[in-house]
Amino acid sequence: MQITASDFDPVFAALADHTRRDIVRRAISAEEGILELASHYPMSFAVVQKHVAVLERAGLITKHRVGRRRVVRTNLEALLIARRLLDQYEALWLAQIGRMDELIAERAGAVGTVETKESKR
Amino acid sequence: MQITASDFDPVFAALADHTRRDIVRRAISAEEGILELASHYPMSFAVVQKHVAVLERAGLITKHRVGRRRVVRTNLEALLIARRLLDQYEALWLAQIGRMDELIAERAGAVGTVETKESKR
DNA sequence: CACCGATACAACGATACGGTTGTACGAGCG
DNA sequence: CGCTCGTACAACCGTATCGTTGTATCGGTG
Repeated sequence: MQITASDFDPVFAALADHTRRDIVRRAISAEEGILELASHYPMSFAVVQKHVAVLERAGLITKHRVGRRRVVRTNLEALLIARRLLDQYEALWLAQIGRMDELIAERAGAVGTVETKESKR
Repeated sequence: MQITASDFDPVFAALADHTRRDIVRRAISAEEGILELASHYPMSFAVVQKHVAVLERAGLITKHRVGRRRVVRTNLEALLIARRLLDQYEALWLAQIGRMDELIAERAGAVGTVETKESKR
């Protein structure tokens, strides 16, 4: 399954806020309603509610009715999708290191032909 | 080196843009100046320059003089720092699953396909 | 049913962001 | 030495975001 590039935007944007990351962390192990969540932060209830909405739009959390509350639960899948992208970058990096090693190995053997076409403008 | 929570903000914020992620990807394997980078995107040079500045502030890339250009190179370390945070979340998740398994084992009877609705406080 | 606990949502202001164009500077090439 | 390539940076516009307060809604509990 291929994830389109633009899907990452809201996920990383959601993670780019300290408070929202903390909500994600809490919602992994706790079962808190929004009012309970808000009690942890020095901001109004409405702001926390908005942060939760951002996280929900990004797919990082889901809300579920429990009694009269709506408990917030983080969705690991979205976190893994983000991590997979970072893994891809790391793989690219390692592949690049591999290519560099090859180049060095080639030079060690044959000093003659230089294949690196560097455009010197 | 201690990483404070607020250090993640610029990293994730920088990764929250499609173009910037692509610059990161390119700068892993290529050695391009900003003008060359800009040629890949349907926006003005100045915007790409700003994107590069955002990435540089986040520590995701570095610039190095090569000839009259400044080539952009991605800094794997920053990517790994971001990934480590996601790993921590996953670890928390797994720990939580473990705790839930314990609970289910104690109850020994409920079918696990549905979410365990509990507590009405 | 009435009330209240918990959440949703709208309006508003300050600030940041993604994009534009235009100008200025520094350093190599000819 | 001068030109121009590559980059930096400022001013500006529209829109999104983070924060506020106030009001509406929905569902349980008494």
